[in-house]
Amino acid sequence: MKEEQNIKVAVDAVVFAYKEERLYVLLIQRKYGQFKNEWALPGGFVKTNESLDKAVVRELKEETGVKVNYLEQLFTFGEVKRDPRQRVVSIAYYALVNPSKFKLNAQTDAKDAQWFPIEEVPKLAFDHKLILKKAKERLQTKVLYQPIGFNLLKPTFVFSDLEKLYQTLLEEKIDRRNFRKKILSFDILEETGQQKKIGSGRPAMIYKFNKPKYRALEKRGFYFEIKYA
Amino acid sequence: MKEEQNIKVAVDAVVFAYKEERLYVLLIQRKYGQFKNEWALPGGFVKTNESLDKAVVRELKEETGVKVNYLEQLFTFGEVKRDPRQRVVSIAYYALVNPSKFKLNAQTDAKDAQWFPIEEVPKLAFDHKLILKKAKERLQTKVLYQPIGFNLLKPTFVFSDLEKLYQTLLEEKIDRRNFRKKILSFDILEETGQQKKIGSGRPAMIYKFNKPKYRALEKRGFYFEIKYA
DNA sequence: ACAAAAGTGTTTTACATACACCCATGG
DNA sequence: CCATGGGTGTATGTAAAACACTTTTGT
Repeated sequence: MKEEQNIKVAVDAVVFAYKEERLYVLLIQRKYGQFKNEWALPGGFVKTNESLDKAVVRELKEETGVKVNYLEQLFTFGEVKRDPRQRVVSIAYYALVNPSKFKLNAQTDAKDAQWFPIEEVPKLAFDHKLILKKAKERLQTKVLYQPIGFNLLKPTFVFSDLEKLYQTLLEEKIDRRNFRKKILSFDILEETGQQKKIGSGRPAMIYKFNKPKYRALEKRGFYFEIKYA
Repeated sequence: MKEEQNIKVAVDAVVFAYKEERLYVLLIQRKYGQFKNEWALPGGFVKTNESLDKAVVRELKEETGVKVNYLEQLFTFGEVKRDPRQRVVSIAYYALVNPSKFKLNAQTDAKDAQWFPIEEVPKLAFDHKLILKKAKERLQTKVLYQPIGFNLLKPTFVFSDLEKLYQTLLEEKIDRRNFRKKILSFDILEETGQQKKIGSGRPAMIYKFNKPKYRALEKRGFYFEIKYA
């Protein structure tokens, strides 16, 4: 008299990268089945003996060859008809990678994985457009109160990189002086040497994010927070 | 050559209620099986043809007879060993109910459901303690930037009710004048008549939350936000 | 009259906002 | 010497924080 539950558990990941003032998402093209050739978020079924986090990491590696710098659970999508073939509940994650991951080395299984600028994402399978939307919203609000943006930059960077990153993420201009003042006031950046990137122009200081220091401050009740969006 | 996935999908709910300056959680006592007599969050397996939200609502009704005023997905717990019997991924929700739901009418299936003051919660089955912790944290931060606290009060209330609610939730004293000024400045409360609750003391104005007005303001880019925690 | 809770305004302080010029380098 | 991007300080406005007395009722 007991109806057996018949639901599959999957994970999907929205992986963001940033390059040259553009935000990118990682998509894969499906090879088989009903949704062949459609683009979709990387993801797949969770193994019975594998935690959700591990499943995401594994799927990302298998499907795209990418190892992420930051990973966070986003939301669980469980509408009955979200996958027309069978009932699938998907735990969605979002992830950030730094620019060193940007070129997808085709050696793995990455032939069908590609970075898409966020404004040029094609039609997506299932409810993945919705997942992507939610992930972007989360990213936009989260960078305002957690210093996760650094995961989208190289380990060392110049102030204008950080500034442009925030402008790109938030899709707004920000005041250079105020932004710098604010970030520096947190005292979570560390200086290094100098640099002369572009031919002309005054060389810029190179910084890196001092994560241990941030963690320490955080424990003492300090809050990272950027008001001007 | 394909290993079939063997994972069950469940939902669990952390239902909060508020009464007389105390925050309560709804727990059930398990009747059968290995965890008999242990207290746990209400919840259960999702049906194959039922969305996650519907599953929570159904389980709450079946197990406790309670209908919630506010429901929001919290987090999905998917560690391999969180249920020692078999692999279960649980989508946790948190919910708010107003005081009219506080007395659990035994007529339904509610004999084994009980409200516990949050500081007096007994040992809980599985990882439910962790779920509860996360839910409480979420509630504490969310009341600061969304007017969900009203779901814990009667439809009409007095200003000191709201003030005490926030003090209870945030576990801090708040300045009465500043709090009032702030809340009133949002212009989302509506007046009504008067009241003489306790024998002595000046009667207080009765307010109600003007939800449509809040929704309208929200659409125009207004943000509810309480700074002084 | 007094006890109890409701109601109210001002001053101080901190931080967000707005804004424009000089500096160091490459060509 | 000019073009390019990097670096910097100050004044104004707004909102948070701190703080105590008066009002209205019941007993």
